Amino acid sequence: MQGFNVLFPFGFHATGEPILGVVERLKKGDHAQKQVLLREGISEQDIEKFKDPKYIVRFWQKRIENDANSLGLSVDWRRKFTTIDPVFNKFIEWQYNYLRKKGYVIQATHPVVWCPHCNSPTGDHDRLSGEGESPIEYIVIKFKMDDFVLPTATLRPETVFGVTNIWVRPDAEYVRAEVDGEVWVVSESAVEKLKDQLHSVKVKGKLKGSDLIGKYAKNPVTGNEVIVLPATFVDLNNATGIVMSVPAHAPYDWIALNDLKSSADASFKKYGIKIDIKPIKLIETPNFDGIPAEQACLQFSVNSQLDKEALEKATNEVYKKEFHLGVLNDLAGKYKGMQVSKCKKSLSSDFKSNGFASSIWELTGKVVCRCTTEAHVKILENQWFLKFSDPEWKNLARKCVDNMKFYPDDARKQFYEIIEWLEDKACARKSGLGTRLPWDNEWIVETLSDSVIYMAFYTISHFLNENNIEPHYLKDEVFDYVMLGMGNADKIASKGLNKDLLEKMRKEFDYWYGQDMRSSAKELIPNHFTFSIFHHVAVWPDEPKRWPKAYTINGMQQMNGQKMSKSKGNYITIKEAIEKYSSDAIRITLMDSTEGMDDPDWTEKSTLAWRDKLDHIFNLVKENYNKGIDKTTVMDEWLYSRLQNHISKLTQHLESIQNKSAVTVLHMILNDINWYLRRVDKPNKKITNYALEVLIKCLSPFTPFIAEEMWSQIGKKGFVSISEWPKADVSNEEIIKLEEFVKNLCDDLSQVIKLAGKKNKLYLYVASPKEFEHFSTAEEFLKKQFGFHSVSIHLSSQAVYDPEGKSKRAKFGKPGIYVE
RNA sequence: GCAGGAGUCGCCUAGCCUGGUCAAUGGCGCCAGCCUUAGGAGCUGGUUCCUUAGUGGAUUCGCAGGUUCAAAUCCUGCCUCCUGCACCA
Repeated sequence: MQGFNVLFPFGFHATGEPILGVVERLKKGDHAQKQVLLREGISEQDIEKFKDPKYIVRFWQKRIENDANSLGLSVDWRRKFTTIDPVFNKFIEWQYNYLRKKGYVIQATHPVVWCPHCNSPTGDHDRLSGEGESPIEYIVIKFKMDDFVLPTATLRPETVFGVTNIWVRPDAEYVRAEVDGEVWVVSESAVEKLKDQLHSVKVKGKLKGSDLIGKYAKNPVTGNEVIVLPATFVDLNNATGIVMSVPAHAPYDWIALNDLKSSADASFKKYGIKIDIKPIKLIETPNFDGIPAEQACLQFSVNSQLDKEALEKATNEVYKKEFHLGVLNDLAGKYKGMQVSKCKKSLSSDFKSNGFASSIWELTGKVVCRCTTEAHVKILENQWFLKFSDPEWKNLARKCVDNMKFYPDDARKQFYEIIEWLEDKACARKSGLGTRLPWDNEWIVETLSDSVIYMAFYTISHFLNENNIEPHYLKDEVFDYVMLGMGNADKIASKGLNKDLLEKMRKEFDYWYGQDMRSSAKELIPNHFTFSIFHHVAVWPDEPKRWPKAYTINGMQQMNGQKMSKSKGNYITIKEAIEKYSSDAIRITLMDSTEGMDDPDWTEKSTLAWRDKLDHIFNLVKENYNKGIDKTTVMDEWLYSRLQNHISKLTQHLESIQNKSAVTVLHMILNDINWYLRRVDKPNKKITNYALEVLIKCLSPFTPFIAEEMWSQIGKKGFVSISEWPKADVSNEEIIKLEEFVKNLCDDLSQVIKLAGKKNKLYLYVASPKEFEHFSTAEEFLKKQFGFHSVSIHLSSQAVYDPEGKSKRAKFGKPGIYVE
């Protein structure tokens, strides 16, 4: 309507596991899955066809297309495609070959939460329990004994300088195993973990924890010999099942030692060892003047190692304080004087490179896979990653954000933040639908990674569709040419893709790309939205005009104050909603619900109210168009002026995606037209028609169907949706002001009448000739409105009849009022 | 826990960046009146409290403080809610 060519395409993302999941569940005869399809109106017979993933894609594609059309979206369907179309796969292959050439796709080794039964990573949503738990690295300090190593696992390697002893579970069975060429003693459960974490592990034999007690092991860092002691708190399922004891800084160790000293552990007596161990303090923290672990145990009333809850709290307290505020003391050798938070990393890697330490990955909490198997951490080798950690790449992404517009702009901060913390991201999986990595066929490009520059594909997809281009003609050089302007069309042209078509595609791409606006929900900010920025700047680093220009970000649609969810049943399909309320009513209700990133709430009540209101507008147009007379009054100019202001506001709101504010302006247009019709004796035909036409045009983006109907009813040719958008003209602010006075007068009058009762005569005393002139135009209106027999207006300075001296109250904009 | 956002007069929302013109925008709902002697339609007014011939005043913008002549708007702390936290779409 503003004269721009607009490309509004629509495609279908089918990549990933969900579709295959449906197929698999149907094949297994899953009842719930069948019910979902039945509720969608699919017949029992047709459900059979859903065992073919391609059919599922086609089915929903059709359904969604129909929905989009019913909603009145003006989509260019010639360009549609799905992400499992072979031609699209060629595009993704090009994208990834290209990114790899640039060094943005790398191979790396990475810990993941792993289900040994399913033989695959266990994502958050794939878990029976343990949502949010993630891999964490324990440093394994290798304490040496005569013929084997005691690998103690710790999250606080810096405390190795204060180790006084080692803990094992006396009642437990441990195994002796050859790990990376050394003999380790570890818990049985550690064996599988180590195997999955790139260690070579060969089990040699077993031994009881009690066999180790009383023996000495050498601290590889300090060279001190420390004794092995029994403790019940040691968790065999955690890490190696062997723990180093730092009683000064670990409440668990401190209390366990205490338990032993007080001989609370009766079973210990049989070893006949004398405990003469003093905590060794190696971290100085302002909060703790004595032994930190002891202080924390007192503070949280820890009485024995059985007080798990209190111990957790105490441990947390010490860990946090010491991590942030603690400084290592003289005992820490070269790390003396360093803050714990600062030296932790370098200290760990030093220990590893010196051969003092290794590591084992654990989960931050128990995770159970949907298949009911307990998961552990596996280090996956040679996975393909997008190198989002690359500082140059991050810089380009920041530059893109600098130049973008965000609606609302609050989101911008978040984008910078995400770019900051984003690390390398796995971009391929071994299962699901999608595009195979061209250089490594086992891997399929993961779903968030094939949906980031696909918008560029829209610029040429209709050519591919219309000409039935076979995928094998879409070599990388073709996309290099079309998307990047590289190479020579003569040379690239082939039997299946001639030069003419190549040039057309390049031209079309060049004309349309980059995208002016992308719109989606706020939960996509940390992934899709940001990834899309990264990919654009990577593919077109020297062409900022191809980068995303604006993002519109909305909240999550709520329904009647609640999140829509299938399980709760509080959802409605687009099809159902349109049938029940009409497309227009739904559209304008959604536009009216909220703007910005808050969650908009859709209610049936407001939809019905809007439906009635649209009916009313329809009648208003029908009853008033072409009905006025030719005589003009000052009110014509008033209405014209008001409309100019509304047009300019409405346009501004729409341009900055403030839809709710825009709807508010619609209300105002409507109110003003109503006021005008009431205020004037006979409406002027020209201005009334103009106002109604403006109303229809302004309504058109919100409610296209009824707008087109009204447009045709008033005898216009063609579509209102492609008619010219009204342009705001100059407005007469003085008249607007003066008429505002009349409205205020009406308010005052109704007050006065309420208090004084109904009267027959009205006297007004106005302060200026301008007002006198304008109020005079309202005489008939005031009579009609309030039932006065006579209305007389005087300049306050020339009041001829003024029994209560009301003329003195006259102010500019506020006449003195006397009724009798 | 970390990061970002939000809490406004029955409900939903505007305003907050750039303090005063804010008892605070618009809609919905509700109440009264009008019209129509069919209306769930439409129109007009009201919708924190007190007071009043159109006025004046009191108390309000999550809670508690602070800055200022002046705060919904700025600052501090707290509470509550939303979103995301990665191999998942």
